[in-house]
Amino acid sequence: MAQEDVFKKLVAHCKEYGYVFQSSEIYDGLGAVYDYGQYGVELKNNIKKYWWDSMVLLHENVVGIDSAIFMHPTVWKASGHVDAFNDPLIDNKDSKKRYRADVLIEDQIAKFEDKIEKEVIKAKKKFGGDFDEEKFKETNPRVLSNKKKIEELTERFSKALNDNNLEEIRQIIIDNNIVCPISGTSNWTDVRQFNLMFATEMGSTAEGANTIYLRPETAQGIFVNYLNVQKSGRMKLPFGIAQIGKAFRNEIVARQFIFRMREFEQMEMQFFVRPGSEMEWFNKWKETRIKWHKALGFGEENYRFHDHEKLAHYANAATDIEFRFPFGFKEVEGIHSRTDFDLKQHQEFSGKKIQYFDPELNESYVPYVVETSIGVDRMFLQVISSAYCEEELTKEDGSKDMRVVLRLPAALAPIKLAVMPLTKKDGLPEKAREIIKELRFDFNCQYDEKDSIGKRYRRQDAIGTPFCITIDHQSLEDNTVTVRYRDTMEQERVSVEHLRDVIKEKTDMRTLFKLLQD
RNA sequence: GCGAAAAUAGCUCAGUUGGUAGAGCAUAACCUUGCCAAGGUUAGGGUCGCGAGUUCGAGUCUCGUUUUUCGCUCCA
Repeated sequence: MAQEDVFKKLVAHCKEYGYVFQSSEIYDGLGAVYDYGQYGVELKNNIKKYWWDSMVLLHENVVGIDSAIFMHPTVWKASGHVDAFNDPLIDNKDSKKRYRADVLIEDQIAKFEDKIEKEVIKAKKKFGGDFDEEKFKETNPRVLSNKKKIEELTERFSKALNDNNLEEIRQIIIDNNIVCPISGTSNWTDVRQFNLMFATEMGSTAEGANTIYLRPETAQGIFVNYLNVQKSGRMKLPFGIAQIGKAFRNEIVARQFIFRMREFEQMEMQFFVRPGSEMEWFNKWKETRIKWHKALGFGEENYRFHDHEKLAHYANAATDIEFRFPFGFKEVEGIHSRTDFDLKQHQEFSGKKIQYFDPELNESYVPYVVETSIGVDRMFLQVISSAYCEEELTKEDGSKDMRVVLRLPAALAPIKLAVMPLTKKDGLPEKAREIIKELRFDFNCQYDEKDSIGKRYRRQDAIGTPFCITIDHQSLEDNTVTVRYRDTMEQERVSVEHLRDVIKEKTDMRTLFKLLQD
């Protein structure tokens, strides 16, 4: 089956079984916004707990906060989001294609570089072994002219970017005869800029109102609270602050189900370190984080690191953890060495000293930051797309049958067990209710007596319930029940007293945490 | 946002040259069976995405609009 078909089925399954619904569906929906249903919210909460506990419980030098979505507008000036968090876009009127204006210009620069490279290769062939590349580059007139073009273009381009001069960017494109690769024409529209931040107003009167942004990332809430946490928690470097929360980006194109949404949730941890030690911690967190992913058992071959060649303005090292989704390898988590950029910016814009006195060095400095940032919704998609499985079964009479099963890690499954009487009479339902009454404090349980037992098992398979407890006539005699396992479909007879321990052992998040330890 | 395609019951779909909507599955109740999905009876559920236009009459033709899917682009 084609990968896209699997993905389509997964989306349909998420809707049919109460995992994910489109937002405001009865009003035709709202673009790129989704709601989590009755099982979705449980799975999402379990994912968040797995992350939170692995950060805050397992690391004594990591603490959590929960900062507000609204922040002082200057925060976003300091972080660079107001100025840099938008893309200059330009359309070609003939081909109707849209491009990022800055990318078009960068491609043009790359073309000049290619020309130089070609000259060098040509000369190498001509002169053979005793060819002096450096000298050639400094003397050849064609190379020199291209070099000059690159210098001029780069200078003009970076000035236009700095001034946020959109007309000048368009003029650069026209002056350099940059054409659309599809239509081959330079019939361009104006350059337009879309700010990706949602804005609203705070304050009751129009003249007294401030423009407030919905945060496009949770990290800044951590940076502005660095001093509060460090002082009130008597934290010593190195230490980390973790946070889970919603963030908002007004994406021009947002698609691929919950992979890219306008309202999404992040799990971020900013780790503050002594300058100079950041690469050591960057590598350490890389290792810690990939372990966290692999502990879920979705297959080592489905993960890879993607190191960034081009770094954001605030970073000196960056990598992504990518996972093989049904639509290819895509980023789930980012690990960035953000230097002291953010804290320094806030120090400058707020006028408050944001420093750490290091008793070992006997000096004060602005800490460096290593960030791990993962999307909850992407993680959700990773879990559910790995779990989704259409399994072919052979019946006793030899005929083929299909079952859809969500092989969720037991610790993350929304419903841990279903309790079902084999028949609706002879006191079996009462016995089943009795068992649920005992277990509901420890596990999310579900009761089902409708339809044949086989059908009920399949229903639980579809929502990923790892265990089904069945009460039969023997249960009334010797107080034992059968436990049916989702993945193997095998059954085991267990006495009711041991039920709690058996399920607990298999659904406890501790089994995952043990894999994380060194 | 631009280009292409699609939209009929909760789901999958049928619906003839325009003549007032149908199936299977699912859901609910009752009966029957009882360890791996589809036994029987009955019931509920649709102003055919939305809004105009053409027509005596539109699920069907025309235009607009919304949403979804796929490309361009970006990212957690």
